[in-house]
Amino acid sequence: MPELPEVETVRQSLETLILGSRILSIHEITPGVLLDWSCGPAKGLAICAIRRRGKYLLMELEQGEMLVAHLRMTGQFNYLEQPTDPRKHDHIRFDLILPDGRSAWLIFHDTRRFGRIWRLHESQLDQIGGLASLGPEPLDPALNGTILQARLQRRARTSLKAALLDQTVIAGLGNIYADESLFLAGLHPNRTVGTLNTSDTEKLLACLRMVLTKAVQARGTSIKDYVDALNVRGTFQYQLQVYGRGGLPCNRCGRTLDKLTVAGRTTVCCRSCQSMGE
DNA sequence: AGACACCTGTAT
DNA sequence: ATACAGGTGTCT
Repeated sequence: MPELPEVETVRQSLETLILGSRILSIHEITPGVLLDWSCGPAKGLAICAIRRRGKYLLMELEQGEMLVAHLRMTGQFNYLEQPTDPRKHDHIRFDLILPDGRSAWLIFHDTRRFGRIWRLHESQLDQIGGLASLGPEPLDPALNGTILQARLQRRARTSLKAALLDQTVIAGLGNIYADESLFLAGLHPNRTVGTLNTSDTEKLLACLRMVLTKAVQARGTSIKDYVDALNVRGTFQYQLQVYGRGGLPCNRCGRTLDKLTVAGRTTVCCRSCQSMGE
């Protein structure tokens, strides 16, 4: 489910709701979802910062303690001010004391149970392999076409789609935003990375940033499950150009959009608007 | 690079 | 009954 814009939206909603709160207790409803690697306390510690890196959410607590979450396909955080009976697929409950003294619950809910939460000390962050090996943030101003070109060319023989989905090349893209960005850039998902020159890569980076920025502004794409911490859906699904539109007419040229499998994922593109190069 | 595994729900 | 879904870790 969640890619960079959805995780960023969850981050923003959590920041508004629980920044500065103290963790009273953590309840493990379903075993195995919370990986507790820390030797230190969590009880009583305040949440000092809520950050995002790629599709990971990082909550910094006092004393260098942390909570890191990956929502994978169907994970959600639900913020509740009133105690409620546990629902199906509620896996972890964080009991919080808000800065004003009121209490609240933060529940990690995940239908498919692919999501994970780690409790660890900041010194252990490099033990989360997927986090340690992330490529650059697409919206980081320090990233430029030259850097992205170099990173992409480590995968010169693969498809553009596979390279964009590879979190070690660039962080945060998933199936929706890879397809949307390639459409905007006019590049075919099956095109070989090695055929891109620096100016192609600069255009691709600009398109990635355009799509991601608009999606963050729309508070993400809600196809089915995705909601923020207050159960609010995003609206970027109304701006999608290709994702989920296989067999429908291209919004740019009118030709029927192709539905392919690329890098093991359903991929939608326009053979007229997206160039294979040569 | 590709296949499969991990899960459950929904659509066909 | 089968296929598929916004992700990624591990094994060929």
